Amino acid sequence: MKGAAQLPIFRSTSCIRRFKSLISFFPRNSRSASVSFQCSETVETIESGQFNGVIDDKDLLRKSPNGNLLVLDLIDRCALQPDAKLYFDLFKKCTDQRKLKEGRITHAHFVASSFRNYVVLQNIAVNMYAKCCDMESARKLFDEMTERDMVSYTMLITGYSQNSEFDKALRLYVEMVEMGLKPNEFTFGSALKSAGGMQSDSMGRGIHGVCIKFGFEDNVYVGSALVDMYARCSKIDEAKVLFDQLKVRNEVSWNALIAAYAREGEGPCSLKLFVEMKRGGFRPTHFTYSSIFAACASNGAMEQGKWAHTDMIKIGVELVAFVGNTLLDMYGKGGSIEGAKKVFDRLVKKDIVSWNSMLTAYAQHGHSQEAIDLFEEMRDLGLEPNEISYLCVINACSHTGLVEKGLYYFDVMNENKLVLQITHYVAIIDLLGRAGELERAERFILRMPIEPTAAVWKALLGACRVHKNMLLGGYAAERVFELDPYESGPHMLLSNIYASHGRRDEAARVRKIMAQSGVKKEPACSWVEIGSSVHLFVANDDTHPQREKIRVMWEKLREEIKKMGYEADTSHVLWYADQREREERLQLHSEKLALAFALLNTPEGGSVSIKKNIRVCGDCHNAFKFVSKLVGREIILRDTNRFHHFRNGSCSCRDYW
DNA sequence: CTAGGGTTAG
Repeated sequence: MKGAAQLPIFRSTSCIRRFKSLISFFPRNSRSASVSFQCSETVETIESGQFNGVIDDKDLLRKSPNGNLLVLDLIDRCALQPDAKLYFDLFKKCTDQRKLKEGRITHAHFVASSFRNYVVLQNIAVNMYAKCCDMESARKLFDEMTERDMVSYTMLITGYSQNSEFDKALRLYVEMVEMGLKPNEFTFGSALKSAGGMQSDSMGRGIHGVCIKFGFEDNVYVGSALVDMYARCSKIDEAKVLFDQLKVRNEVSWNALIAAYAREGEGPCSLKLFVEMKRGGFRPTHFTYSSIFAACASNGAMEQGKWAHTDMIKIGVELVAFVGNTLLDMYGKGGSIEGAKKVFDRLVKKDIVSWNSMLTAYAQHGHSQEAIDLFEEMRDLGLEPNEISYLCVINACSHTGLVEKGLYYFDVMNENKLVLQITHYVAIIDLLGRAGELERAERFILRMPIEPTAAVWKALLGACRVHKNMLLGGYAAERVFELDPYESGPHMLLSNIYASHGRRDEAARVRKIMAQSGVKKEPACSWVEIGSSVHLFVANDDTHPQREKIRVMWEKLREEIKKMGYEADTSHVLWYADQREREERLQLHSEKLALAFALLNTPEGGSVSIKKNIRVCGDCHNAFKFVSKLVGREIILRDTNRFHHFRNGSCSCRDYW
């Protein structure tokens, strides 16, 4: 490197050091002086444009004014011979930084070089395209290779699996095995991921067999991938057996199983494994906590969720978006909008999902204005709201009857070249329908540019029920039956509408059709979390150990709220001709039982939290308002649609839901 | 040169 010091462009010793990567591209036996002379001239020319005189590793992808890569430009203009390491470094850098354009430039240069037939470099190029999500180029390059080794196949298989093209990945895997190439742990990892992605357990089992045959069954990577594969193929018990038999486990193996239980709604299993994982000396990661929070959110297990949150802080896992978003969602779904906001504000870095999750939380809690403000803040910050953001803000408007505002956002979205999906139309029907603008909603459906689905008519039907419109409701219900005959919801809604008009004969007829067609109604239930256990109630429940106390409690409450003006609204009970019996049935709705239970088993004065798997009935909603005033406690009720915060005789939804 | 696990909406 003696000649390097003579280079005019090397202005300081630190520059010399940083230029080493470039210098190393010079042919070993070239005379430094002449090379450097030519080179400096070129560089100075470039320098007058943009170049500040430094190329080091982090500047490797620096562009020259003509749009090419500076390093390659220098080499061309100086007629230098680059070595293989340059292409290696460039491809790798493009891969790491997902720079497709720069990768293409490098590839073009590489093809013209004397290394163009080096399999290793070709493999790296395939990988570069795959990581940059350009599978077509990766494939093309792969097909053009005169010689392909096991790594070439693995790179492409991995590329397909990471780009969710599982069928192509598997086909290539089969081809590779049939050709007699021996897969390694990398190949098996990606092939298994693909089998899991396609939920093809037959394929997965086949790969599993080949893993054993080639002796990879004890590899941690392969083992974790196997656990994940079986879990995704709905063979979670087999996944567990396999996990238990693993010779070597790491965090990923644990995470795969914890996540699987969380997906299946087996929250308690996730938590149990989480505890075992820690006891076994494994450090939980973002992935682990993310799964745990998701499990707690869907189970309504807030106490455990909070405990896990504390634990995460103790362990020192940073609140990055991926885990933070799930945590935010958990607080939102668990009824704590304050908790959700706190997480949102503390996120180290927010991504689009963070914003959308916060919007969702506001919408679910009926905080429309906050949702709108947040959405506007997002736009002010120059963040591009996506389809889901719009859906969230429209839903938020819908929850408090901000009809025009919601329609405004629908139009804005249309103008912003975002694709209006069917869910957006449903949201608008919901918006109009809840506000009682049924005809407008119907007209909106008829003018839709895409074919209305069952969900669209269902939204209208729901609105017809709330606003007791039998004629339009009947029409909407017919459309739903046509499009989605196996769902119980519309039948129930329709019979409810008939019943609320006193047409019990019609209501009974719908019930009969339902029974004949084998449509099953999911039983309504409510649940309450006390400490770490969840207590579930269904209507007319007489199985709970405290059933007598609960019944007595509710009778007491009922007497008191009657004095305050509560009157049973029996239009929600359908099948009992006798008025008195109808009233009694109503008193045994699952949410009322859950409320009585919750009041009995939680500290005086504190708030109680109840969750329900369908929307709250009108009578219960009314009764809850009275009870909140009577006992002087806040009652938080989550139904499938939103949160109701009952406080001092009124509800946060302002009776709009 | 290559690998496995996680989030929002409906």
